[in-house]
Amino acid sequence: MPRITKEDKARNRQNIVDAAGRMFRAQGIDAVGITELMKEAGLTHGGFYNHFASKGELAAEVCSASFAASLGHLEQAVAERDNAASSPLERVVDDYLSAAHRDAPDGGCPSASLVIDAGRHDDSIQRPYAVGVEGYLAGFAGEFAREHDHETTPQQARDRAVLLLSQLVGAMVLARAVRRTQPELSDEILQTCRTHALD
Amino acid sequence: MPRITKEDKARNRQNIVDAAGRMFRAQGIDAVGITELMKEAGLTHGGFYNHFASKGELAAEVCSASFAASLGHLEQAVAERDNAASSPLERVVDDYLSAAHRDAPDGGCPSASLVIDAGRHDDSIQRPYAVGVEGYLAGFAGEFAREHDHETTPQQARDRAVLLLSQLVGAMVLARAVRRTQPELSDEILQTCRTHALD
DNA sequence: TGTACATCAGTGAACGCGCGTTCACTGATGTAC
DNA sequence: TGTACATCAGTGAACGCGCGTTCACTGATGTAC
Repeated sequence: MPRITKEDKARNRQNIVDAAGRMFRAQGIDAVGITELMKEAGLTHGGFYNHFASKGELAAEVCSASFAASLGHLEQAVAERDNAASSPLERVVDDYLSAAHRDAPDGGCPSASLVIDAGRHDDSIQRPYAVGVEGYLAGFAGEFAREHDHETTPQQARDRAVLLLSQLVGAMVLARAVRRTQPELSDEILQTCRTHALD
Repeated sequence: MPRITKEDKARNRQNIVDAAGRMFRAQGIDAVGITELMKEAGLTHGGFYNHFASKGELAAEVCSASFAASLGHLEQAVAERDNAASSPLERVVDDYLSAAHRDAPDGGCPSASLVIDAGRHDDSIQRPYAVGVEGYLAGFAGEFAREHDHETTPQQARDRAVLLLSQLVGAMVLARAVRRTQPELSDEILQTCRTHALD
């Protein structure tokens, strides 16, 4: 059957990145094998190395791509500022700390789903992770500065961004960690933090 | 050389649990092999199953034991209440969000170091994890109730406990995740949250 | 208390398995003329 | 535009490796008399 057109190759590569984006976030990088990953992308395992030099190289790209997609959602909320009753940050918090986000880590925020992987793997993964975190902080700080206008110094906006991201990530990983055996506790964590995250 | 005395067997078992407590928290459960674990405990791998039916059974016990030790630290801070200038919760926050705790996960809070493992493994691990989290929340809530005395309802104390634990865990996992490639960001996260966690 | 024997913790080779990665092969695509 | 050939993406068997777990063996401990 092969050889394939350039367009097909590019599409296959994108399918691998997309599948890995979902699977790495849902199961963790180490828990996903090349064989099942390629199967999910509609291919067989041997072809993996036509696209990536190693699994780690893919993981680094996936980390960047996942953050880019997530930050896109944030920017979208900001862009829709004037159309909605609640502020962008309020909507971001509500979406972030929703049961839907908890139960679908495969499409969710990589700050939460890859946070342990970033700490334990190569710098080649930790670096794009840290860049993504900075992106979130910059986005949040910008919103804090805008919402509170002249009352808030840049330093205060930055501090609030750090506090908010820590709160969101902590609540999400905890809610996921107890979801199956203590669903009420999991819900409580989300709800309490949703209510008070912007206090 | 074997057979060994009962006391030696008990000591060996404890050595395995202790070694696993350190290694699982530092590297994650899946990243630690039975062979290196037993080596760290001063034994060879074959004897593992004289003590535990499976790796998962050990992991569940280790999770409980790590929480018990960590909660002991919390209770100790509470017991020393009257001897110190700062309140127990202030001291807990300062210790929790210290660079020392970030850099030594092997002896630190399992809420943070096992949070992803709990979400991804068996219920046999998730259950003791959730119990441990409840223990932390109860301890924090008790302190909030005590510090603010009659001004705080039990529900408010509980909410504050949930917010505080989420904040602590989120800040710690994020600080660890970016520690190597962005040490200033890692320090900033700890310091900002240390300053404002009890606001 | 002393002796004879059963127990069983530790050892290390071996099991099957899945991992990341490599490789010979296929055949349609891309390209040079 | 048409033809001849080189390229190379996909396939699936195979590589070495480390994993969790099992097992036959050893010999000091624990126990029954």
